Amino acid sequence: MRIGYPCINRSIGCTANHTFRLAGYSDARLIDTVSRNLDCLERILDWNLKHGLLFFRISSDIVPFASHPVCRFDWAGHFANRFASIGNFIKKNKMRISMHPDQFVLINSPDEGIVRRSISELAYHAKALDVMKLGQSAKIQIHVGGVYGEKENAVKRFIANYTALPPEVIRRLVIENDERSFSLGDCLRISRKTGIPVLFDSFHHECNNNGEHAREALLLASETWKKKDGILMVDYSSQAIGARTGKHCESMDIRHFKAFLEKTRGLDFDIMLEIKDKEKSAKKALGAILGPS
DNA sequence: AGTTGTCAAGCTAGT
DNA sequence: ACTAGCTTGACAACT
Repeated sequence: MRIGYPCINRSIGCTANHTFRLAGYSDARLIDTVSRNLDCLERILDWNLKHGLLFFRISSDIVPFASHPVCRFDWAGHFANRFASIGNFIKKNKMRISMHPDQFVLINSPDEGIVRRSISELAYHAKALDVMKLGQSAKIQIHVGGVYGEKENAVKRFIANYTALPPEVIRRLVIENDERSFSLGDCLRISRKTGIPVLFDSFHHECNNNGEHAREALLLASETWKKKDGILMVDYSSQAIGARTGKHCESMDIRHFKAFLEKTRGLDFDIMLEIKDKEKSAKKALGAILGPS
């Protein structure tokens, strides 16, 4: 089991998700920004290794505007050596990597333009992982998408559009159960028809489920991951107290986390802590796993 | 230097 | 009708 956190480290004073305004786009600006992002990504991964955190989600902003028509620059070629060097570090230290395209990526939209832009964005994510020369266990996670008032048709569109995706995207794409529209059960049905692995989000499952207990749910999701996909990825969080349902907590509720570990004892998976204070909670989680409980 | 409005892209539920 | 929330606020203009 590897422990990780998404995108940002608040301890080391740099971030790997610098961007800029579209209106100010230039190749020079892009090169400068990506260069800074890669510098910081190296520092974050180095910090993570020293702290025993071997799972990390790389920000979608690592190459800003990469899928936008304005960007015709060959960033993958220009930075090939740097990406490969980071990839080597990841592989050498047996780290796990994920990426999570943002909410605008919807391959089941009835709007063809949205689908087209989503595919471009997915292709960019796949290319970033490819140019790092990472294996198929480095994943790109998305939600199934919108319901559009007709859930079954929304699922059918997902399956049809998924099947037509380029192979370099298919080999990395996984779906994640969400907190209101597509439950774990919905994702598993889609997986049976497509073979797509299902990433288990424990918090979303608490909000939206079909009665499966955590252990059972986790086992069902695990079965959708083939050997070449690596072990199951899990997103973990818990409800922010007093906030509306679905809001992630600011800091880890260690009792809730220990209860989750207890329920899933003996199962192997990599766990991503979607908690606002990032590496701080990841270290607490590591303590809970390694230390006496 | 610090503050604040804005930024490529969408959907849903709550108010 | 509007907004918070979503994997993550950061940028840049203005005071």
